[in-house]
Amino acid sequence: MGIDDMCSTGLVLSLGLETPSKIEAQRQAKQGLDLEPSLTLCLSGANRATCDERPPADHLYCQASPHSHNSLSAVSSFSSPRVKRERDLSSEEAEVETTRVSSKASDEDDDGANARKKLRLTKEQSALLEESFKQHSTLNPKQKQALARQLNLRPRQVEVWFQNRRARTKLKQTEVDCEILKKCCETLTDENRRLQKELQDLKALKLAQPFYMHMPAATLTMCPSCERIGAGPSVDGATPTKSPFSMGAKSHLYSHHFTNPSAAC
DNA sequence: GACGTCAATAGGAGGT
DNA sequence: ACCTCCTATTGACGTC
Repeated sequence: MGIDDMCSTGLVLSLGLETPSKIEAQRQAKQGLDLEPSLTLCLSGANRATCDERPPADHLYCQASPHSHNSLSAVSSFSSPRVKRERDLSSEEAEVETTRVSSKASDEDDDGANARKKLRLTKEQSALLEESFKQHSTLNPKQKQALARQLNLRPRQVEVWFQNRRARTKLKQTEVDCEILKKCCETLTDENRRLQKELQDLKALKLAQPFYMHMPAATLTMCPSCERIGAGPSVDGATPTKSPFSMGAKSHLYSHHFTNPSAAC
């Protein structure tokens, strides 16, 4: 029984994981609320290990490392001509200077100013950013500036860190939701399989015993001890019909109705 | 060398 | 027009 079969039963898989609109998500984020991420069931990446909380084990580079400089030089060389980026750079120039360690500027720029080197945040910087993220998943400009000063980073770097952090959080939550949905799907599949089997049994029973199955359900009774079926009490109070047959299969569908043993017992 | 991580970029959407 | 945010992607770097 596959997914198609499930679909044909009209079953609907719903966990009630409402996806907030983008605007709503942003609003919630601004309010510092935990927001439900949009739920995208993508099995291809479902098993990707989550690394969100993993503390970087390789903080070998501090802000004063040569890589820091290279990252910054890359920013200027890779920046688009967009107004915003230019504004960012111009307004952050002072902080660029504070972050930049230019001792190796010349020798590494020689072979290509476009080379983008990777900046590694220090443990202290990461810890402070994490702490701040716990309080607010988004930052207003003042908070961003203050945090950047505190971390000796450019505001743009703080902003990027928060963006990436939100993305990782969302990815992690999506993976969790995916696992929940998979479990739910398995449960529903099992339930559907069981119900299909029960339906088949009932159909087989109907073919074998058309007499009983054609009678209104309310008129049938089955003795809970011997499982013999008999018609319910007649309207005129006559003795219920004794049955020569017995139910071949127990079904919980009937179990609620046979409270009275048949007269056959 | 494949792979994972993550800082950074690009581009689009929506709000003001 | 400009801003912030999201998403996809890139590229450097570390690890196995």
